[in-house]
Amino acid sequence: MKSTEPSMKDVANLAGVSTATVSHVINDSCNVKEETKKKVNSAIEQLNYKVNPTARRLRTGHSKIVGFVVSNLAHYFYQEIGAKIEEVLNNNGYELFYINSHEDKAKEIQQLQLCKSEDFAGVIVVPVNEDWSQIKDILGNTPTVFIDRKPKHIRRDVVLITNAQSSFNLTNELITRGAKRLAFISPLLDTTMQLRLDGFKDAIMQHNLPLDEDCVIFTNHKPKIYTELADDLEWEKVLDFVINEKKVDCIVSGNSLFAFSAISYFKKKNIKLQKDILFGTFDNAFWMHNLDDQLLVVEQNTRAMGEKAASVLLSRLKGETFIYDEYCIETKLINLN
Amino acid sequence: MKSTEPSMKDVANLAGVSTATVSHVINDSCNVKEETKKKVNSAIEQLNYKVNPTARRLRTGHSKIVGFVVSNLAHYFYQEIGAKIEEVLNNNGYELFYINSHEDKAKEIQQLQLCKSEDFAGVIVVPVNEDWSQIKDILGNTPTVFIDRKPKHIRRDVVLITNAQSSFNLTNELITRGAKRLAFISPLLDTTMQLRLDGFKDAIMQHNLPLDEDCVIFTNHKPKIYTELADDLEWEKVLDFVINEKKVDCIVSGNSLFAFSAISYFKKKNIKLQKDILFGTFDNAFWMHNLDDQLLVVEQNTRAMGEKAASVLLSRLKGETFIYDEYCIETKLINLN
DNA sequence: TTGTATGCGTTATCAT
DNA sequence: ATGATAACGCATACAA
Repeated sequence: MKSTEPSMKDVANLAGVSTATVSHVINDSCNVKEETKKKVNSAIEQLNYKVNPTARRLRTGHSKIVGFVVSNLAHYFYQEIGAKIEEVLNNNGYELFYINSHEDKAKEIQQLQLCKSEDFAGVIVVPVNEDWSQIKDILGNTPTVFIDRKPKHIRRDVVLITNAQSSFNLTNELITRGAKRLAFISPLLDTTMQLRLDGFKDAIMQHNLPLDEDCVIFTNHKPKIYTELADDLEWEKVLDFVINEKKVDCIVSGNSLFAFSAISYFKKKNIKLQKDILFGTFDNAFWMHNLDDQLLVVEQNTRAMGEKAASVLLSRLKGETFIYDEYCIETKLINLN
Repeated sequence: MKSTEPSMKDVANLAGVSTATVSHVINDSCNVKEETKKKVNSAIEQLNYKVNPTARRLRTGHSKIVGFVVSNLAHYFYQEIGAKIEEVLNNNGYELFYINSHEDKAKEIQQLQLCKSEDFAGVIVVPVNEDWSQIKDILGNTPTVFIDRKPKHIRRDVVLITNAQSSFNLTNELITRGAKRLAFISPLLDTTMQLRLDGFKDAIMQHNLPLDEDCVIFTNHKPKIYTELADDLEWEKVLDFVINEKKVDCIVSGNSLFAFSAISYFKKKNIKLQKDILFGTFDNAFWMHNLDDQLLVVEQNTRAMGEKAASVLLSRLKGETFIYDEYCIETKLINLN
């Protein structure tokens, strides 16, 4: 058991050619005679030679690795997106490493620096930082695609859903079902959530319903693991407030994390969804399917999102040039249970 | 905007020393005069110099990166473990990359080769392959810790839960509650599941209850995303069989993936858990907390598991030598809802 | 068509 | 205490 891997030199020696020729065979960067090609390939096989990606990277300055830097990897939604991204990238010779920024701005910056210094071919980012004026230089010209959130002060490809429109549709449906006094609640307010809020407000306005700004609530809840979201005291206070004091008859939830807390609250208080209170939320999360409650949800097409992000990145990796654009994926309004 | 990063040579030039000295300052591998150290450090600051990990890796043969190769990254359970691993490793100067093997044996092998060729400092693996006789050479002497599953034909550190004991306790409790005819059901049968099955059988034997081998069922279900697990036809057949034909009064579920399908089934058939049928399962999954059903679950201490895996790996990374051992983390039997 | 030679940015050996 | 230099494994410009 030798501890060191065979190098190109070993292959060259065995095949009786120079390392340059071996390199040319591997990358077919030159016309190599069929016969020598055979010799080299058989030597490669015989030694079980693998190119050393570190050396190659040092020389060329780039790798075949893409980083998927995610604000919260535990969010199942991103797993679905990631699986699709990985599939597309794998089919094109790239590997995907998942990196969890844990909704931590400083950590995200550090991880992006790592992606850069590791010469990743490109990155797909669910950004935590909103303002990228200070950050954009970190990645230099590393191809970058944002997904799910659009940061400010940087122009890159972005894959989103039709946030405002979807939120409008959701709210509109709830109003059609009789909602008169609506609340919009979500954890942190980012650009995506702002768009959802816009759609929410538009729908209310167009139905000439009152908009109570006190019922638009964002906490700056640090992301917790789901198991801590149930019985969350902060959310309880918020929900007590809008339901008992503000007497809302409908709650629109900005994402499935809040939805989880809210459903936990409703269960504890024995409030029946859609009967005692109207409720709609973003995300068609898997765990909603086993609930007894009826749910109205905005289903995001995670496969389409992942597919789009990966294919745009691939185009960039190939060196194609085209305007940085915003790709919006359609959603579907769905009744569960 | 220069496109190339400053190198050690730039720092050396600015500080008026040689690259060797700069290297010595950075790694304090030599006694460097305090004064020159100052000069070098200020040059580093001035140029915003960062060492190139690729070059360092090529030279030294190892990096500060650990790979967490997971059989199914979408499984929330592994996210909790991973978060703890990451915390411990970060505190010791290592970065964690998550890699999803998607329960695909060939893919896992390829990814392990990648970890090796990328000179990862070490890896923590939830293994998909059971037989490592052919695989163990891939990682060479890269420190490796297995978690959650113990592969065969390789001796390494392994972090598990007390599988057999926990399963015994779970089954025992269900029998105490009146179970007479029990089924054990799970997706794929791996070494971990075998231990859980052992505990299940032990409990049944010791209570002198009949053990019907037809009611021990493993399918070779490929892992699906959760959203596909509800309304899963294969599971429906299995459950119809044990309930209607075998007339079992109790089902023990090997993990939360099957539990999800089973609960979906019970809901559809309007079967009330613990009333119409006794039900216990491994995993205290977050989504169980919002169900109306009462659940008896084996809670795995994910933080302890992650903590142990990371700290053992760190010891290996430091070069400590000690026997490859099996670390078993205690579980807790819990009533939900 | 193939080989020679150089450099990518480090670290490490050996002088000085 | 510091510097010159070789080597890590590969890709490439250029020569042959």
